[in-house]
Formats: sequence, structure tokens, C-alpha cells
Amino acid sequence: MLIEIPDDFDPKKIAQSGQCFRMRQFGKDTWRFVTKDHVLYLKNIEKNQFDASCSRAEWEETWQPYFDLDRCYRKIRSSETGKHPFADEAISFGRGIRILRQDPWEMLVTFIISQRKNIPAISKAVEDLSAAYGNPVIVTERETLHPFPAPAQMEHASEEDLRDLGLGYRAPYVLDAVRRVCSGALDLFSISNLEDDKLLESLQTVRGVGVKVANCVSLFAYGRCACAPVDVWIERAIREECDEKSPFPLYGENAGIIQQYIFFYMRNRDEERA
DNA sequence: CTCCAGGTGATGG
DNA sequence: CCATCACATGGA
Repeated sequence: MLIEIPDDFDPKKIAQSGQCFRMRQFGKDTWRFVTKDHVLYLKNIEKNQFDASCSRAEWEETWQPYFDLDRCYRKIRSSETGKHPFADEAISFGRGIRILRQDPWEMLVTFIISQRKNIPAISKAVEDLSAAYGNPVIVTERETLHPFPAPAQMEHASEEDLRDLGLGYRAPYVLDAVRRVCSGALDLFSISNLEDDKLLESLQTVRGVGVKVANCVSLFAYGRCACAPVDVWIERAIREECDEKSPFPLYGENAGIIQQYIFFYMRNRDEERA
């Protein structure tokens, strides 16, 4: 099915922006996305035109919100440029990035796992966890893959089971998330109605979830674009490029989006000539 | 061998 | 409140 995306949309940059860990490239111009039990193959036909492997209904119900297509990133780049010189560089460099609206449970577990791991290691851990607990398998024309496991599917996992998957000291953290969500102590749907600060606070009731992980879940799952996660790369940017002063207060409701441009810029700006 | 990776919790001041 | 430190694992 033919899809037009007139706004910013660069799959390669989105894949390299450290927000989704199950995105893969197939051949030169096709990208695979996974959310819940949906898989999408998106082939870039020409500028702004894509062939999507799903129905119109699935596109509108699942993928349009997933790609945050109701938000105009071109307009945001335009309105936020001119406030900070380094952010301006990052915004220009990262044109094409979007903030994906991903599954809250998957983001919670993924970013618990992410601490003190590099991005390839996070990706591997997410795949291993899915292979171990995610059912039923999804069969497409191209491949067979496992969905990210639902909380109930991990309910009887032991700490040792999770350590065997390479989660290390994060294993009890993941188990605490499983226990809280399965018991209803943490309702990932209900908290979507909370204000940003209360949402962050609720997420941090899980062991192993601190300020940074809570901000990642808020931004990448709940679409809270005022939330700007500060990790080692952003700390480095503030220290070395922003004269020790966080630029994010300048951007209010778009701080999280600017954060994502800066994160991508810090990690990729030296790879220009390749 | 050492160092580091999208951090957090515990501890001590 | 802020500064240290331990924490598992794998790759460079």
C-alpha cells in the first residue's frame, strides 16, 4: 500500500537515535518495525513515498500514531531554531528524526535493561527476552519473529532465568516491574492520564527506574515531549558544548525532541564522511 | 589487561 | 542536598 509522508521522516536516523531497538534494515531501502504483535515493512520508493506492508486500517490505527504523524516536526525545527547555537547545529543535522510512540511496557523494561549497556547490547537483550518469553510467534513473508513479551508471559520467570539471558544485576529490577504490573500496583494505562511529574513519579516506584529511565519511558512511550532524558551523552554535550548549562529549559514542551536531536548529533556527527 | 556502555540504589557527609 | 561506590556483562 502506498503511503505519503510529507513531513520529516528518515528511517535510518530514527534507527540510530537510540529510542527503538527492534528496528532493522532489509536490503537498501526497506525497514522493519515491530510494536506489540504488529510488524511493518516500509520500503522507500522515492522522496516522501513509501510502500507499506499493511492495510489502510492498520496504518491508521497502529502505525500513524506509532510514527507520531500528527505532529509536524518540520514546524518544530523551524520554531525552535535560533535559541541556542549548539542545539541549532543538532536540529539541522538530525532533520528526519521523529519521536516514536512505543508500547509503555516494552519501553519500561527496555530502558531498565539499558543502564550501563551500549545500544547493540540493549538490542540483543531485547531480542533474547522476546525469543524467550514472547508468544505467539509472528510469521511474515520475510521472517518469523517473537513479539516483546507481555507482563503475564514473564510472570513465572525467576531471577536466575533472567540472569541467564545476560541481564546481570538488572534481573531483579525487571522482576519487580513484572510483579508490580501483574499485581496492578502499577497500571501503565491509567498513569497515561497523569501530569508529567506524577507520571515520572509513578514510573520511579519500580526498582531500577530512576530519573533517566522514567524520562525515557515518558518520552518514548507516552509522548511526553517536555521530558528530556539526560544520559552520559547529553551530560557530555552540556559539559563540552553548552558551557555547563542545560539548554532544555529553552524548549519547554519540545525539550524531549531537542534532546533527541542532540543525542543523535553527539553520536553521529563525526561519521559524516563515510 | 583496562575501560566503557542511553544508571540506580545505598551509604556517608 | 551532593559525592562516591558497587553492580554483571560483553566488546574494543
